[in-house]
Amino acid sequence: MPEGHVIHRLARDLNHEFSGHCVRVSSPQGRFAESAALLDGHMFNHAEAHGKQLFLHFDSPHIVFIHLGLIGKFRLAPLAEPKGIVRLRITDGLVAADLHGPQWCRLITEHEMLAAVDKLGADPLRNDADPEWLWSKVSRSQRTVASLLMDQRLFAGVGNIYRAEPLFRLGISPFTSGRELSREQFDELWADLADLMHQGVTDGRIDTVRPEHTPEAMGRDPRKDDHGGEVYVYRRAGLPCYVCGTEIKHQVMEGRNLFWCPGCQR
DNA sequence: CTTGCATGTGCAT
DNA sequence: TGCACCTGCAAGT
Repeated sequence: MPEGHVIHRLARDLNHEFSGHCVRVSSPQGRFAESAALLDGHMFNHAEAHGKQLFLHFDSPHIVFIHLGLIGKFRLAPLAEPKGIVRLRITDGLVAADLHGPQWCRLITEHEMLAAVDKLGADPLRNDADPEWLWSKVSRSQRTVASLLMDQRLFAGVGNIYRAEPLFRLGISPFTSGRELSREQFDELWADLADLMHQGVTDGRIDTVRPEHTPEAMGRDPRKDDHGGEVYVYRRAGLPCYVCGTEIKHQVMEGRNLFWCPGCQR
């Protein structure tokens, strides 16, 4: 269930556990066995996230390139027998990181990594992101902002929740085109993405509801649809907006369900 | 038990 | 535009 915050959190956790240590690398499932053998016993140097992509550096020219996709999981837990189908396992003897169902897991070179990163846009979770470059692209586009937000060549790491929630929080219609977006709106959007995604890395869940709209503040029940946090519009189609009471709408855009409040986002 | 859906992407049509 | 990938969870039977 990974947007960029999950990948950055993973990189942080992997570094904390393995960085500077020799590790065992294996593929219990077998599909990554030959590659794992090339790294087995090597020192784990560091992990790094760019958008939704995860790169693992060892004391080796081979870099592990992982993308979890929609259903992939990469979990750290005390060393035990693998549960289910494990494509890749990294362990220091105390903790095992097990990779399940990834979209991609393969070895690449430094050169290939640079090429992969070069295709990505600005990642709100990275210090080296360039919002000026992003503004130059967005402000010239006729595509809707909700479409632009899902484009990894522009906004790296943003997924379906992080496109819907900041637009709601800023009162921006998802159908606003890039060139219609004001510089002020773009700056607010970039800042809100960075704030929410950094919070997501810290918390391990996505919470976007402001203090004045929390269940406690408004005397309503916490939502039942548990995808990890409290949100305004994501997966709330047909339900009343917490702020204005208008029914939340949804429609498919860029192949994914877009959610918004027609009352708050004009 | 079965079915459907999900925070994603690439490829075939 | 649709589907394949492939896992986990919740809801329905």
